[in-house]
Formats: sequence, structure tokens, C-alpha cells
Amino acid sequence: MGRQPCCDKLGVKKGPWTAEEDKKLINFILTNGQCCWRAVPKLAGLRRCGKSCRLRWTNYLRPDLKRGLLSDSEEQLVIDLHARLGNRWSKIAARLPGRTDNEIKNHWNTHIKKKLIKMGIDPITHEPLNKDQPKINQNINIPNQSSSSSNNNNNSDISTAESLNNQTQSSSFETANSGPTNSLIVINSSISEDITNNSPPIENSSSLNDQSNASLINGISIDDTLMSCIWNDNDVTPLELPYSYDNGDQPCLSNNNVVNLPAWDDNCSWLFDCQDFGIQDFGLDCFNDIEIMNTLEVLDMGSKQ
DNA sequence: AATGTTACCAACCGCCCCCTA
DNA sequence: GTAGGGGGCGGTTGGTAACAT
Repeated sequence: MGRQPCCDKLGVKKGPWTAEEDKKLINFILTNGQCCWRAVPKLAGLRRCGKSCRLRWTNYLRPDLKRGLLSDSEEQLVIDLHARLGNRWSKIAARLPGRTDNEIKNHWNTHIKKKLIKMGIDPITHEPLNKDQPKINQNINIPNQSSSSSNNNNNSDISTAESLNNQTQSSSFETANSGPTNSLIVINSSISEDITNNSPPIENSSSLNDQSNASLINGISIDDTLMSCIWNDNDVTPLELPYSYDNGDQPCLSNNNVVNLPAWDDNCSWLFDCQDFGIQDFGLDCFNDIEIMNTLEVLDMGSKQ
């Protein structure tokens, strides 16, 4: 017995969303909140699959989304989280406020993956591609280490690594060249404590599965808040992230390490209006017509570009 | 200018998990 | 206990813009 399709395929439109459809969906969500997605298309007057509506909303229309490329710090955080969580994009996205799993997944596949490969890092295992010649520590987060060493990557790669090094202090790689097993990339955070104390399931456990490896990460500086968030399977809403917003617009780690997420684009100022209320709630009596119209106007602008 | 190639990303597909009756 | 619905998730595709030849 096959499953019922999520929607009636006949008469369901596919492909890119039009500004008109976006308006309808936004209007509906703002008016009614997020309810049963299957019912949304019908109620909103859209010839779309409910799933498609949900995706459009969560990946593009949600007012709390950031747009634009990931910053270096965000990128580094994604790498760190991926090393721990694997391709659990939604889990990773949950730790990056304003970013969606789809966005992170795309960014990983188009940017980070290539960067890591160029650096000699296997993007899947986060181990050096050539284990006999571990060299990534010469590029990543080893302060005062010359980047002119054996790695002959191009300048952009080196500058990328340096950039990551400079901007991200609390989340970084290190390679452990001396282990009896394999060279190892570890996250510069509370891994060692978590391994010994909590022992949560580790996606890429191959890199962290023996005593020698565990010993290698002893002494690495710890950011308990961040890693405890990562370990907890409980969903973490953006507000529960270990960031705080210094001066209202500069996210900081709870341990006062600035993450340097970029200031939001001025064009997204309307989003701030929307952040005064709970996105999850969208009971939306707190919306006023002006805010809704602002949203729709911005959408119009975007669609005309 | 025309054509080919690459990069990017929005959107879709289908599987899986969770909840509920 | 279990079947089915709903939503979430990760992988993949397809359109298109940018760049190269």
C-alpha cells in the first residue's frame, strides 16, 4: 500500500514562485499563522503543494532569515558543526540564527567543500586527504605557523585559512599529527569534556574514537555553552543560542568572543520589525497593516531585481 | 557575438520519524 | 500495537547567471 501523495499532483503548480504567490502565502501566514501545511494552499488560494508552501516559507519568506553569503565566522562554525554532526543540516542550521538548512547545505556543497578539498581536508571525514602528509594545521588555526610551508595551495586558500584563523577563536581545527591511528581534526571546544562525560553519539566517530585521540584534545580551550548546545538533542531556538546581541546588532558568543556576524543589510530593516514578536507564534494580532505592507513591498522589490 | 562551461541556489523528490487514533 | 497522516530532512535536479573560450 503506497503512501498517499502529499498533495494532488494534478493542478499543482511547480517551479519558481511568483511574487504574487509569495504575497498570498505571506498574507495567509501572517493572518493565520502556521497551521496544517496541507491545508495552506487551499486556504491561501495557491495552486501549490503544501510541502512546497512550507519550504518556500521556511527557506525564503520567513521574516527572521538572513540573506547573503555566510560570513567567515559562520562558515567556520558550519565546518565545526559538520565535523561533529555530519550532514544534519537542520541541526547545524539551528545553531546559526537566520540561516536555513537548505542555505547551509548549498553553501557547503558549493563553497566549503571545495575549500576543504583545496586545503587537503576530506570534507566528509574532516581528516587530511593524504594521511601520510597531514598539513592542514599549517593552514588552519595554528597561530604563528608559517603558511609558506609544504602546502602549496593558492593564495586565496591561504588567505581564507588565515581569515578563519583570525576571526574565529572559539571554534577551530587542529590536527593531531602524532596519534597512532590517523591524523585527526578536532574541534577546539568542549569536545574532550563531552567525550568523557556525556558521550553523545558522534556522527563522525572515526575521528574521535580512541583514547589517544581523546588525549589529544585534552587541554584544548573549552566553550561549554556552545558545545552543550550542540550535544543536546533538544531543539535550540535561535534565542537559546550561545550568542548574545551586543548593542542590539553584534552577535557575540556567550563567553564574549565576538562572532563577527555581519550586520544585517539595511534592506532587511523590516525584519527587525518582525523580530519583536515570536516567529513561532505568529498569532499575528501583533502585526499591523503597515508591517505587512512593508514586507510585501520588500518582496516586490526583490522580485523585480 | 556566439557558444560552451562552471557556479550557484531555489525548489522538488522521496524517505523517515513522530504523533495520534 | 499499529497503521496512517503530517511534517521534517537530506539528496538531487534544473534553471540561470557569470565567466571562459
